[in-house]
Amino acid sequence: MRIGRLAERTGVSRRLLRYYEEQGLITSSRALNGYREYKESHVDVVLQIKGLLDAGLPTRIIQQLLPCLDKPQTIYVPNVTPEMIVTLQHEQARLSERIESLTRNRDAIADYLDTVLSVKSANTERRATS
Amino acid sequence: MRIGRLAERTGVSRRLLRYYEEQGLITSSRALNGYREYKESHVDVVLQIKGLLDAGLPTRIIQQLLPCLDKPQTIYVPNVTPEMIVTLQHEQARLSERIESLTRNRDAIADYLDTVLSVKSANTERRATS
DNA sequence: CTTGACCTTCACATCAATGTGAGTGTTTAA
DNA sequence: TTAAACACTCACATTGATGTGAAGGTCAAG
Repeated sequence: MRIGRLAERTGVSRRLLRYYEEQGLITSSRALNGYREYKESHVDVVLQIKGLLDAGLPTRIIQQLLPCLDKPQTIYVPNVTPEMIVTLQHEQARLSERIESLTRNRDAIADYLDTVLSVKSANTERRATS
Repeated sequence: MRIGRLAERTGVSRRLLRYYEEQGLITSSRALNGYREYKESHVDVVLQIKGLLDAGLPTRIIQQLLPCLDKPQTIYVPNVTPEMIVTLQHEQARLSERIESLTRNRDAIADYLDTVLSVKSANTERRATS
């Protein structure tokens, strides 16, 4: 698969795919003519990257994360440094905080919408029965 | 309260507080000498802004959100346009997506850490009993 | 009255994530 | 065989969230 197709299937621009590669998030093999060649599995990886970026993680963290999130997970974990574990634990905590904050705010919006919409429908009913 | 104190109490730099004001996220009154003056309630607002920004929302969305998230909520909702409602519903959906993505990834990290740590402890035990 | 700790504005710097376009080569299909 | 569509690299532009520093005003304490 070439870059255009991958872009099409992931909704990530060619430019960004090259950027991700530059940032070490994905790799590609090259055809004889120099064109990037991707495998089917790249689709999922790119979607995952997209999700993480969209969730607000910077590329340098994603870069550390990716090898760990890769399924199928090798049970035999070779080169995991203690610093890496600390980093992951730290990032896990940050994710939890983020999730909490987002959830709080989403719920607040939900409450607000509930209120607004119920008032609106009450008005509609009042108009209908007047 | 002046800007330095607010910065200190929220963990948000003076520079950013001014930036938030410039972006219309907060307001301040001015003392005779031109210094910004904040009320106690600004602490919570700033923390909320910080949370939303940290969650990846851009200031222009936060600006729309803030009046709605404001507690105590006026039950009497005056100037809420249909577009506003649509924006909020849209943003609510985006928040949910984000939350989902973050949760998925956090759990993946958790799984990974579990695996790694259990292998590590198994090794430790093995060493201890050999 | 001076020094230090505040505050002001203004402006330039940076970093990450993107867009855009130029200049050039390659593949595909009419 | 030529045009359209795609690829390549390189490079400059932009936007958003920040940092940093300059040049200057205010104020409290020694």
